[in-house]
Amino acid sequence: MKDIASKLINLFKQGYCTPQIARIARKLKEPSTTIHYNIKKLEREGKIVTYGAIFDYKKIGYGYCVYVFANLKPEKYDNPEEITAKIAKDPYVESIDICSGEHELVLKLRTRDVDEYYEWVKKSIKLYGFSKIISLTSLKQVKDGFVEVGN
Amino acid sequence: MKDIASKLINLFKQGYCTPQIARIARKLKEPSTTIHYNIKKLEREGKIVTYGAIFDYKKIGYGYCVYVFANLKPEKYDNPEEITAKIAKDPYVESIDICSGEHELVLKLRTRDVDEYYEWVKKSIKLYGFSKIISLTSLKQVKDGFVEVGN
DNA sequence: ATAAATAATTGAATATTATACAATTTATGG
DNA sequence: CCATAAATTGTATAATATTCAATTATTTAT
Repeated sequence: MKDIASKLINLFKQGYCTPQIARIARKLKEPSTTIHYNIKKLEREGKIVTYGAIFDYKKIGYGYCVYVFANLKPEKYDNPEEITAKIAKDPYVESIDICSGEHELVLKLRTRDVDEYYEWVKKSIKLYGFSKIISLTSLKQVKDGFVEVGN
Repeated sequence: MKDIASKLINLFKQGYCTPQIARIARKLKEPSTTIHYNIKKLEREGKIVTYGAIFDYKKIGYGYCVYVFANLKPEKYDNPEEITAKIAKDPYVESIDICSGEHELVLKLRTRDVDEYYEWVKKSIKLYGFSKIISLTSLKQVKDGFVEVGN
């Protein structure tokens, strides 16, 4: 056993996918060269960042999902991007938004279970310099990345 | 002008992408048939739902992003899934989670601008039967779908 | 512990698809 | 209205996915 599956999942989080030009051409009833040209243009313009997979996280053993609302320590207030750049490297963090309102940061986290989440919290408070965090645990993921996820 | 670009963007939200088997095979130093077999297995098991694009939403004219926390009217309390199934069809809604805690629903919304968001709010309160909503506007999207988005 | 059954890996052959290129058409700015 | 750039398209080619049969590894039952 080589456990290729988990390697694939990691690759598909970062990309390693590509558009199906022929299929799109059939669907839109346009020549595949036209589709090809337009896709390359979208990529060139930076409108499309990459292509990746959409997972059923429960099935791949990452069923524990939490929204984390974090506040920074006052001394870090002036430059949130310094911290978010660091958080962005965290493999458990699916998304990061710098927001207006009560909490400066909104993170979406995916871990295997509560235990792993708890470990993350302990580590992060220290590592990222949060003054306070509030969390909201997902009981059921209905839609993700514009796709309905049937659990 | 046929405006193929916007059609492509819509298709890539739902899928119309596919893994790059040859590239993955080179990367992992495994035969492409082995990679192919393992990917098909992941798909068969439902672990991979589909493949799609990751966008720079600002560049495609959907730069306004809001997290919406909604509460249901008490009479809808017992069956949130009835409403979320309906919300899932909403093209402005990127993700839906049924959560524990103060708010039953967490939505991630993407609209062109504040105006479009305001129209959505007015429509949704009525249409989806929210008793109350709180929102958090994203000022900067740092990471999305496990990918760093450089604005 | 061993045989039988099932699952995973692999290479060779084929079918399908993406890409490069040149030509044509369409849009744009002075 | 002309000149220039951008977009569309068909043909040819290169690259890729997929099928299939065979081999190897793993699991299950006795």
